[in-house]
Amino acid sequence: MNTTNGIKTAKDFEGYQEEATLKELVGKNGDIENVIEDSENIISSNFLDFFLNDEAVEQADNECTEKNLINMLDDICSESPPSDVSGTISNPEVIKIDESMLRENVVDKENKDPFGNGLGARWSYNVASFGLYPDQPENSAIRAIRSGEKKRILKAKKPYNIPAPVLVNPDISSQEVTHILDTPVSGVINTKEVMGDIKTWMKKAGINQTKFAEKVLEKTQGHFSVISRNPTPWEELLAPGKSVFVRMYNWMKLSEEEKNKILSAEKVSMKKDLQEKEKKTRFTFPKEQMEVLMGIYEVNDRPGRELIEDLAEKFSLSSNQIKDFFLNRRRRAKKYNL
DNA sequence: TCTGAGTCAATACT
DNA sequence: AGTATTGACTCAGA
Repeated sequence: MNTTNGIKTAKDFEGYQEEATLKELVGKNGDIENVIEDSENIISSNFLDFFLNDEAVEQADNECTEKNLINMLDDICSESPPSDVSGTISNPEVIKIDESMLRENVVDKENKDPFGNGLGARWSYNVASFGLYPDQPENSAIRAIRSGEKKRILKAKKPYNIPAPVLVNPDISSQEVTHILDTPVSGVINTKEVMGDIKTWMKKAGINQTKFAEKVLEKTQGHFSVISRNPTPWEELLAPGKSVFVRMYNWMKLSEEEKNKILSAEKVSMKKDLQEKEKKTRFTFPKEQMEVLMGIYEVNDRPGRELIEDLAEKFSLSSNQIKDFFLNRRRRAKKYNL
């Protein structure tokens, strides 16, 4: 699993990670394909049950109202752990599965791994241990939810260069470079094709993402990585998004010599080494919070103010953090068709 | 004031 | 070391 936020990548579906464990469980005569299929059914049906108790579902008849979700949140946050548990937590290397769960396609949702995350793969944000595992160690992130503990955001100082590139190569001025790369393109750019060309060229030229993104696009490596994975169609891009592809399109028109000039041009930071900026640490939702957020997202990807406030309070986070979660989630789910 | 798109930039993952 | 992920910030538009 290479993500914690439910965005699944190809590897999540390959089944490679849990295969060994499953094979051990079912034995060499077991049909691993069926086991995996069964387990996925278990997971998808029971996951939501946890978030919508039967009564609520009957009453609301699939209508997942904010009220229901808020009540559910209250239940979850006040629930004490049951005593009989066979599940285990997050480390995919040590997944344990109750074999009967797999064979009978039934889970005792009272006290068995209700998300089926014992299998690890279906929900990439791993095991749901919220209020379920009495053996949870004292320092479990569960406590962050129950006791309203807030994850501390530590700050540190670190030299920081503001990316304000200035080309100093005498042969080619920054204006010229900008002019060449930002020359508007008439018509439509095939973004996928351009990205494919760029990646091919990068490989051949031995240029990595960081260098290309910073020197040519004046963007960050991370951003390049994102847009390269699944290029947005030209018509759907806004002006800033288009300009990045214009640069790549124009880049491919340059001769290797011109490219090299630009790539080898030194960059100077405008504000020099005076820069010392606070380095933030990136907050990460504890997995239990992620479970709840994703559970809610599954039934309501657009929570209203009340739910958001409620979540923020229970998680001891700001409502902006909750809002951002759903915002980013919706956007990325749409982007990657999840 | 709320959203989505574009990004940044820390940091998780390979 | 290079790439992917993702919380949060910025800007426009409604």
